Amino acid sequence: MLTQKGREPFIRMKMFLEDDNAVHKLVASQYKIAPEKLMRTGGYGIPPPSTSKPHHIKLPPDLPKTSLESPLPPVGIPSSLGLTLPPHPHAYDARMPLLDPLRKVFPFQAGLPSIRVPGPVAPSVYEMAALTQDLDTQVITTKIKEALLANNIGQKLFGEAVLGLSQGSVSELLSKPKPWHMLSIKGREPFIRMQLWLNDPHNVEKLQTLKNERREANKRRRGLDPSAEVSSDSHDVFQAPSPGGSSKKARVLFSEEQKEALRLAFALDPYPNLAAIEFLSQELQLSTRTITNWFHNHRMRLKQHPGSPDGGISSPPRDLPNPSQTPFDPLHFRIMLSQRLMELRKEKGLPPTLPGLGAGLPTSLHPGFFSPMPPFSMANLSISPSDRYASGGLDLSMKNEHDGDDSNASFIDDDSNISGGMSPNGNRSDGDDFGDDQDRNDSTSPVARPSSRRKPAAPQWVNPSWAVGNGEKEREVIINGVCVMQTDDYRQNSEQETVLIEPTSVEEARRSLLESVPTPEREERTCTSDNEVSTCPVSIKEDPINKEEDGDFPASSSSSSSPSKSENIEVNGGSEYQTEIVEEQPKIKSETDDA
DNA sequence: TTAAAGTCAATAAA
DNA sequence: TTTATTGACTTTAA
Repeated sequence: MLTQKGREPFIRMKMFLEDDNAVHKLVASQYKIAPEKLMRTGGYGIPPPSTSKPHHIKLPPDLPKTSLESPLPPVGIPSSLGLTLPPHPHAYDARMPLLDPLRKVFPFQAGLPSIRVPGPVAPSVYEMAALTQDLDTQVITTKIKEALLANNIGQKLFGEAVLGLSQGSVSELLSKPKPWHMLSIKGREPFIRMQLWLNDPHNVEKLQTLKNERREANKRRRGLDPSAEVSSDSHDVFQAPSPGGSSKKARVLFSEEQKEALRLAFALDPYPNLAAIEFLSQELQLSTRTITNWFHNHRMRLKQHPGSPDGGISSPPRDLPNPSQTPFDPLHFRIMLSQRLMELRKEKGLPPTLPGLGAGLPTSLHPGFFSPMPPFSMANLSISPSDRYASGGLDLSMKNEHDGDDSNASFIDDDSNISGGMSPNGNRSDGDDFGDDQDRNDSTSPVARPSSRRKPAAPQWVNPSWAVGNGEKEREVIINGVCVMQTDDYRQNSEQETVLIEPTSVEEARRSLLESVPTPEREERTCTSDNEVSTCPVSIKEDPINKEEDGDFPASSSSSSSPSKSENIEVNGGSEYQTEIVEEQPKIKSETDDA
């Protein structure tokens, strides 16, 4: 009945059905994950047994029931297993948590003979993280916190045993959970583990047992060696071994002045170029590495918690210009900082003496910091002051509308896109050194170099369709008790709010500064920028995260609306879970898959 | 090469 | 003692 061409689709379907990994490849392709990555653990890297059954992802019947009965320290996969799992950053490693739910599936235990798991086996946590479309991280962490509190379980124990993370990481996760859509797959893993732990009816029991075991072990240790450290921290058998030894540089403790200076520099330019970093390094008597680390960390933390009142850019000195408008300018920086430090002194009840000109020079700052002529001489830049300020100063040109299209970008992202200032035609001027005109005016400047500042990467969307908002309605399926859901693209619902920053304080502050530093270029700059300030209020897009943290967090729907399409997947022992089959056209990269 | 993301672990704060 | 903060670091991706 069918022509050769008409048969083709059916042949393809047959091939699809016969391919044990077809569904997996499809899913991987949907998430733009290399299939070999998605197939990294959980047996997908293992050659499938000679079963011609259609694709099944098997979960252990007792996946939530973690295997406490073999409380061995986390181990890697012994080579004796003879498995050739593809190398992967998230492959089972030494940091696999003690109570990993998948230990039942992969009973890899040091020194034990390998146990070949028959047939295709459970998806790894990584895979579940990749396949889970929505989880309410806030709800999960709240539940976890309640459980830990109610049962007197510490973050340390929980982190090491359940999540495979250190106490600090657990604290961060529990107190400031990032919304699911902001997390990369790896970042989602702990939440999957938390959910699995919550699903486990014996979860607390197991941790209590573990706790007692630790206590006993400590007691024994103390008995054997009374001088030994009592804390479980030092001889923690469960502690993940530090990879590659502990050659970590000791932490630098910043002084208040240094912190303030860094915050100010960040506010002026969140993406300082090498010259700016070196300048800061000299000024603050810190290594350039430390400066870059600080900027990296600060960008990250601000992005994660833009509303936090931790004194970051979220609460910069009131008299700061919009960070997006001012490329780093040493002189500007110094003036602003001296003003800020004086303010701080005032707040602390200290005499607001201009430090450096008398008493009170911050010891953590460069001795020449407040000298009338900055050690970082503008002459070195080989540009005239007026050139520097002509466009290198406050550029209040309005943001390109296209920049605002990326509603997922954080406040910093948006700002950073134009933080080097915008050229009049709307293009970003990439002269990165201390002012946009430097490079233009002096290509031989020692600090002139091609821009390395790039647009910060968007969050690693696990499902690319979310990034554009396909408006699919809420659907939910459950994998092993983990809520697997796709909600509406709530970004569409959360309108981008615009906050108008009144320029008054900046203007006033600058005026007061200018009075104390009356230079021709300052006057010129003031004239320009003030005019613009008065007519062009700066707009800052509010980060959607803020809204979420303020309670607009997308609630996880526990209502069981049936998925539009789903595939029942057999679980070891007969129970089933469902995984969603994507409606949209997945792009299959067969070459890649085959590889 | 750079920056994002995630994490560790030292230290501070509660 | 536990939890929160944060500088340093590693891995990954662009």
